[in-house]
Amino acid sequence: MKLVSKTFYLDNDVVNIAKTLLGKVLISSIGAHPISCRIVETEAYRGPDDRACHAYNYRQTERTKVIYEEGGVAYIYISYGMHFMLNVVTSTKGNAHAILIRAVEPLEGIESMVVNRKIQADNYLLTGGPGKVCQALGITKEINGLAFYKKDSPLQIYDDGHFIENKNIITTSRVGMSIHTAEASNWPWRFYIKGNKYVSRPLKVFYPW
DNA sequence: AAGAGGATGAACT
DNA sequence: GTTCATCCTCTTG
Repeated sequence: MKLVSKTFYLDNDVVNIAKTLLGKVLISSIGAHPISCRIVETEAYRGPDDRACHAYNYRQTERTKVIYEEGGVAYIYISYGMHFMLNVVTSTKGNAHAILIRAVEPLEGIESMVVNRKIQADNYLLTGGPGKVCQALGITKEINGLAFYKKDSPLQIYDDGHFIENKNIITTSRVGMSIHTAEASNWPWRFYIKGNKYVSRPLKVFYPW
């Protein structure tokens, strides 16, 4: 099990990194007890040409500025006023790319996740959904901007050698697109592990190979 | 200063 | 399938 290095995040192909993140291990030491889980669902967002990205057309606000940072840091924002969303920032400084972690599969610290979520379940109800992931791992805006690749970080990403073959990756359009996202609504930038019971929700599959 | 809308989740029918 | 809780962030004036 090795900590994923900073260079992994600096690549300019955010869509490919979103696929590569599937199977990686996310470890949280935010709470009293450590929690580890496997990433099973991701979505790519790419400024400036992706209308669904918060950094579309180089948009600069207080919220979006961390997306422009050098890859390997966390971008946390609040959705619907109550749910935290965890993103992995990628590419070099100035390129606003990010990957939303939509679902994870619990590995260790399951009891802590059950307590954090206030629900007993061993399926998507526990960690299948971006808001659920943050609640289960104790992620809040305090994590915003912190690096995943540092030895002392409260949120880290590891590679334990578990490789997801291309044939086991399902590709779909992204979840929650609105009318304003126009043609980007249909971009096939959501990825999940085929058959995994922690995946958030079914959606029309574009490339079922 | 105010209003609209949102990369959701839970509880419904 | 539907509704709605709940409030942050952004835009507009």
